[in-house]
Amino acid sequence: MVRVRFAPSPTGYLHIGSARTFIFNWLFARHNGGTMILRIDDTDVERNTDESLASIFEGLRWLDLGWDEQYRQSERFHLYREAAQALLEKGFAYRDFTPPDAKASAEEGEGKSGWLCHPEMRALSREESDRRAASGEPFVLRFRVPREPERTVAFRDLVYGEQSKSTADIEDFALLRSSWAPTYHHASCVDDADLRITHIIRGQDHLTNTFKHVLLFEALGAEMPAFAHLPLLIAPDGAKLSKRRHGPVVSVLIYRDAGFLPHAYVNFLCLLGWNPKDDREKMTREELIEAFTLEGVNRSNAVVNFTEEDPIDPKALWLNSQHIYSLPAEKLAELLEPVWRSAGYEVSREKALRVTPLIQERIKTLNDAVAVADFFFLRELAPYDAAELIPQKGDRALALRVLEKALAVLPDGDFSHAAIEERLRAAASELGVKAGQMFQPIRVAVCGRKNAPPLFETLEVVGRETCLERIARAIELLKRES
RNA sequence: GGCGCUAUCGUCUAAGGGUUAGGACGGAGCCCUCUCAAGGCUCAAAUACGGGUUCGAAUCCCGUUAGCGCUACCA
Repeated sequence: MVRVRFAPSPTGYLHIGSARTFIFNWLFARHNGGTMILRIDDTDVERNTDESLASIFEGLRWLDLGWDEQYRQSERFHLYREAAQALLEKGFAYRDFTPPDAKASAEEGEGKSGWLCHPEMRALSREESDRRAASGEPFVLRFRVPREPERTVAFRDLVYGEQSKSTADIEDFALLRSSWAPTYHHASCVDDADLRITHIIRGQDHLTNTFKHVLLFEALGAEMPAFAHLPLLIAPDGAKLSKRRHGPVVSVLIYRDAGFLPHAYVNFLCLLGWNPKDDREKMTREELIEAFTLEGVNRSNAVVNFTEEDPIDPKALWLNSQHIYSLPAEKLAELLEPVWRSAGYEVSREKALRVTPLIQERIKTLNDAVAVADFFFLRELAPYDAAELIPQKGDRALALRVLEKALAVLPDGDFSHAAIEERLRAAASELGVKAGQMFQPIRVAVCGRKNAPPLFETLEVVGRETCLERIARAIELLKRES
């Protein structure tokens, strides 16, 4: 039974790279019929904030993937202490009484020689160690990395292949701080063992930490999980994505706020560092689950393409438009309604349903619908330049003739788009003007701009009364300007 | 500094000894067309560098360079 976990620590919002790690874990679990676990790694009391925790949940909820079990490390401290105690008993760990500032200065003095361990502390007898601890002297508990004989720690990463490192290059890392709070390494391994995690899928920044974890799992007597490290997501400047350097673009929430479909965003993130081994790009959630394997994960870091002017990756935008396009119109309308409403438009269910098909292939984000569809909802058109009313290769007089003809021909008869087209085309040939010259002034009069959805469908949805009003107003405008 | 990882068009990537090095986004152009979009077609655009191994290297090996990661009582 596959069990995987996503283990964020609440020290910031949900980072785009973390989101991808979550998604890959989730996909792996679903593909294998396994269990997805969310574990909040909040062992660093100093840096954790409730605000950050809330924002991580907000991001995760928006992704709309879900998880099966949930844990919080701050509620499991007893586990880490018990494990630490056992490690100490068995000689896998030792107390280091060196004060924190003394260590720093020692390192400076000795250059690089002091980083591995403190031989005196490692060699402290159990009796003296116990005595000093009992007397209340603060210490950190360190893992006793096997030194003599020096040996090689090895594991096979499911993405990066065989990995090995000499214990001579692994330092005696801390397990417990002087506050008795566990460090990341300790809490993480104890939990992974306790929760029977079968596959640890996480960022490549943990690849070298894994040697320590292998040692810890062995000492804990735990079954060794499989490891799979993921290439990192980096900024266009090649640096690690950070809030400090790159601003809020590293948060998943800006994609939500920009009007992304969560499915499209998930799709985009999947294509960063993974591919289905065929040419598919736009994939549904089901297709992703079906196609996802660790073999498809590659090894080099991927750039999230954004600029200072535009925080959204162009490929993400394109994928979003593809997902919007393949949504059933009723579903899209449902999503668009609140967007329009919050822009201050008066929108009924029925109106939303009629407008949506006209703009569906013209929006890349949900938010685009505000600007693209304004004239369907606004009673009064935003002011526009009268010159826009004048068609290509035409003049003001032609525009006036066209609009007056439209005003004559539109009030009677069927107002369906087919009937409108028929009448307008007939009117154009009567006038002896090209169809385009006929349609353009009407489009601008009704929509307030040159670029809009197909004219006849648009007129139909806008409605006869409003169309006539707007055309009349355009005529006034033209006359006033001349 | 030490240790580890990585290197194909601007970006995401395919090809894992034999291909005119393929696709996608973005860019340019053309077609379609009532405008815009969508769609179709075309073009420009890459194997970091140097050595090996081999009949043959983007692919395997070594070195160089560059980038990233770890080297905390952060995670």
